[in-house]
Amino acid sequence: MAKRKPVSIRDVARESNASLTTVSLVLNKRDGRISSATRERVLKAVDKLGYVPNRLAQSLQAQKSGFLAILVPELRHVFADPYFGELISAIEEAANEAGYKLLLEVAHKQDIEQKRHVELFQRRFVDGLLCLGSTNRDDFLGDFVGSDNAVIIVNNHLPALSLNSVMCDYRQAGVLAAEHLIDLGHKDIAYIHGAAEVQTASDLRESFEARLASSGIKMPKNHAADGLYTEAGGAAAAAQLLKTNPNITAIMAGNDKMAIGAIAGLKNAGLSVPKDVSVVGCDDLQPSLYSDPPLTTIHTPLDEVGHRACTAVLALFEGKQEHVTETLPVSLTLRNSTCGPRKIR
Amino acid sequence: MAKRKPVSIRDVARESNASLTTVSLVLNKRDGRISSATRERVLKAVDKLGYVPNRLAQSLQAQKSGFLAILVPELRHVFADPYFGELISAIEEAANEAGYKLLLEVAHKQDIEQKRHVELFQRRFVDGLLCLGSTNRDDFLGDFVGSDNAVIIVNNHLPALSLNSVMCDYRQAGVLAAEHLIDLGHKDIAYIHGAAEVQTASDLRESFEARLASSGIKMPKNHAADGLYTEAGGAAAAAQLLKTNPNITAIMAGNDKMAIGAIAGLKNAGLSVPKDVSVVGCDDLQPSLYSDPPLTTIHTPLDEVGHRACTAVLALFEGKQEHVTETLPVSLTLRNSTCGPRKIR
DNA sequence: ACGGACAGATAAATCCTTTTACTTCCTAGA
DNA sequence: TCTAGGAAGTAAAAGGATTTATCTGTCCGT
Repeated sequence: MAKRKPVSIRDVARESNASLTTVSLVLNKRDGRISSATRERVLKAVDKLGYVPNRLAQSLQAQKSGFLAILVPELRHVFADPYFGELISAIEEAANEAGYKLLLEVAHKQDIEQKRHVELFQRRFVDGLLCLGSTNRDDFLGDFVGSDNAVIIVNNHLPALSLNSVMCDYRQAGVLAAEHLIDLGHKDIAYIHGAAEVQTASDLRESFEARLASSGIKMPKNHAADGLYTEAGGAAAAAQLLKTNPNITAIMAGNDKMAIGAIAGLKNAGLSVPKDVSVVGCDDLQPSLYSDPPLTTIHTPLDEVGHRACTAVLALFEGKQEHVTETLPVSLTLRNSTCGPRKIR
Repeated sequence: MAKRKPVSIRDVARESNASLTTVSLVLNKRDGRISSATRERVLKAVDKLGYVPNRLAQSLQAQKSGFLAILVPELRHVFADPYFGELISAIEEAANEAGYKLLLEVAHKQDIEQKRHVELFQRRFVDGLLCLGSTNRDDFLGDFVGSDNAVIIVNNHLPALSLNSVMCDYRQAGVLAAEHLIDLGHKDIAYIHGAAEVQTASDLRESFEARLASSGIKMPKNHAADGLYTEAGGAAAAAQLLKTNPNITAIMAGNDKMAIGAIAGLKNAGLSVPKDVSVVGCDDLQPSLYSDPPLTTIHTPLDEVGHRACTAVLALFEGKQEHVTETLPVSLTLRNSTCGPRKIR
């Protein structure tokens, strides 16, 4: 149990009667000019002592840490949310392939006030930063505009700031959802939205309403309710919408969580989904498969978003790219929470 | 956009006409012997140049990185699993409070074969390691036994290895679940288990069966099926159990995921939950609240497990503690997936 | 016998910070 | 006048690795 002190390159040099330089060259395979006899000696010593280079020292010297940070908003149990989880999983895969490690960073209010996020770079903590769940109110992101830090907004974009981003096409998502409901024959449609300060949430809603409008379907103000991005919020919103507008035959929700909540709310009110009211979600996360009924939803390729975002942030860091804005297409996943409208009266 | 090179303590020293030592002392508040005039000069320079100490250099010198690693198994979308997510959220909170950062580490086969997990310590990457989702087959964990590395098994324990651990009392969980079903009057009970190589899964099952047995209820071999720790597996297992034993009136599942899958499987077979068959889960994660019906389950205090595990691993690192084995009590969360047995025949 | 070329190896600088062990310079006491 | 001791500050080492520039020595050609 004794804290035995770690082996350094110095020890290897001593053990093998070579210089630090020689050992380093051998270990980094830049040993074109090292005789194979010396190489052997060095390697034997490395093996005998169980030497492994100190990563901190390497990073210090190389001026790069090999870390990428993932910044997530400060929400209760944020990592338990499959939306973030799926993105993180995808990012991890890509990072691992590229030999990078992932650092978790939660945007605690304090940290942001003290500009800790900028320090991440200044202090050489990380080589790049991936921002998940950003909102238009996160003005600390402005600190990165025009800086040479490798920062990317994942699955969102901030119109006010010119920042790099990789995201799904939420405008297309709105159109697809709207067309699906139109095709089924719905005319009385309600909307449960997430936070307005999330740009993609606005994109989704706007394009959804626009597409309905272009087919002559209007959505009055009271056909929309805030679902707070949670199941409970979705349930409450559904209940409220139902009370105000008993005639609605379909509900579109800004994400799967709210859609699942809405289904619970509707059932609670004695209605059947989809017979009485159809429900469409957005994201196509795992839970939508096991909701009852399984959720018809817009599939957003989060896996690919995560992968590309990670690749992009590395490209930025390495200076291979100056600016990134990618938008990936989405699709409709048909399950059982939608059908034609019930006959009213 | 130009890569302006970072400010170092040297620049501050030059700017303020002081020595490196002086600057360092001022910044670390060890400035008992520095005149306030000098202090002011230094601070002004720090401010003017926007100096922030390089974390890598600090870590190198302090011989501690300030990082803790979270090791998770290599499963598809592992971070999207609320079980891991909830633990990670809890650990993050505790780590943040203690001023530590979290590093994500996936136990890729390759890495394990190459003993990369040990390197995490040798290379001074991390000060401590928290292992989630470990199994009895993870014999690489043996490399940590008797080492002075701060390692902790989170919400599990490995009887073959004497490693530190913090976990829930899964034996108690089994007893509580069994007693609940016994109290309701069930006699024909089936079990959907997770992987046998997860020790807590075995604990749960053994204690569940033992408690049933002590009330004279036997569970024949064919009353148990493997749910693969997934919803799909749970659904398949339920279907199979039903086919072999049409008389079962209750199913206990090793975790919520499989329970939710089982409910889907039962509904699929035309049965109603809980009227025809009661279902009990284990974990009490978010989805169990929004399943239909909401799931009766064993509440495991994962939040507290995460917190304590993090605190413990820090105590180990700082040498304040030599060994840790904590077991936290669980409780029954009553929802609507259980009721008395239906009348058979 | 001598200059050039090349192989093999290394000293020293660098990355940045903290800390130990001095060095100065004063002042107060004897 | 001299000295002990405190105040203010600093040089240098340590922490561990990489890389540049340099140095030896050998061999070849002339």
